[in-house]
Amino acid sequence: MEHRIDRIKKQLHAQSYKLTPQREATVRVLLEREEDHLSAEDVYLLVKEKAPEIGLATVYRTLELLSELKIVDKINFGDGVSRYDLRKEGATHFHHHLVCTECGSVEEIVEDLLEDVEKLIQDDWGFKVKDHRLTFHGICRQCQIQEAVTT
Amino acid sequence: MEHRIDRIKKQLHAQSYKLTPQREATVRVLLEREEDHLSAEDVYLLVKEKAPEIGLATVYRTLELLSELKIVDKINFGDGVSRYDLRKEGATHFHHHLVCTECGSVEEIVEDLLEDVEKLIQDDWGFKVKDHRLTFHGICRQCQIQEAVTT
DNA sequence: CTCGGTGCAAAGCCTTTGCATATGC
DNA sequence: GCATATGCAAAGGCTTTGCACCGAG
Repeated sequence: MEHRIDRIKKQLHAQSYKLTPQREATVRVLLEREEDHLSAEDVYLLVKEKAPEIGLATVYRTLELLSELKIVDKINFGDGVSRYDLRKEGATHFHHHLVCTECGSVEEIVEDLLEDVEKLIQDDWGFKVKDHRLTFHGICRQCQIQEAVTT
Repeated sequence: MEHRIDRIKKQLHAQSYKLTPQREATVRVLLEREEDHLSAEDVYLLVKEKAPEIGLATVYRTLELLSELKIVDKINFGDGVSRYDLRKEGATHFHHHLVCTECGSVEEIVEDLLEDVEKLIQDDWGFKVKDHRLTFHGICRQCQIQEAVTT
């Protein structure tokens, strides 16, 4: 974990930004809750536990900054709230998501899966792909089991 | 076009909703601008041209309704505005988008492309896919040409 | 007459911004 | 000391809601 903080610190310094205590606290929360897809408000509340004096605006500004530096990805599942997701170390692509329409759970898929499709897009549409967002909506394994039991 | 209006009328009636003049005007705008990705405000302004008395709230309510009935898809390209896109007739899947980060243009891809990937998701993750959202971010053909010229 | 639909304005959210203060180099 | 970063509160932008009125069956 310290290693990753260090890396981020360097990334910030490279653009002459500072890793202030508030920013570090925010990054730590993101690291601890890497599997989740926290909203700005979620992050704020969690950071507040360790650094009660932090303001919501700072969290927004920090998340915006991290987003610009491609350290986190800003995603939107259509519920009107932005969520922030730490990029996997060394990942060139954004990972995909499985959103369950029954229980709202979000699963991550790290595998690329889109290599062939991207090649097609480049070749057939002449569109130079830089990044992508792929989300599947459906019913997760758990809810399928539930359904089978209840029915 | 009248044919499609009729179909939508039936879909509404089937759920005991009415195709009021306001709703019809809204649907007509969506049909006329099928290639675009209009925001609620865009739709509102266009509808207002033919039916000046309409209110923005009604447009929102209509779009919400059409969205629930799966007649339109609500999408979000991350700019904080919802956009509304008519489903292609008989389409079971949402189509994909190529968003150019240079000029902001949005191209549509009707081809499925994800059959194999969806099969994998079902088989390997046990997730029953109902729908998907796929957006590529990158540089469109036009902007690539521009770049080549300017450089 | 009844109930869904509409228009308007007000309220609600999430997010951004202005500004004075505090902090790090 | 100076520029950057922060906190707070206010402002902003998009969307939803409350409420009285309207209109079709």
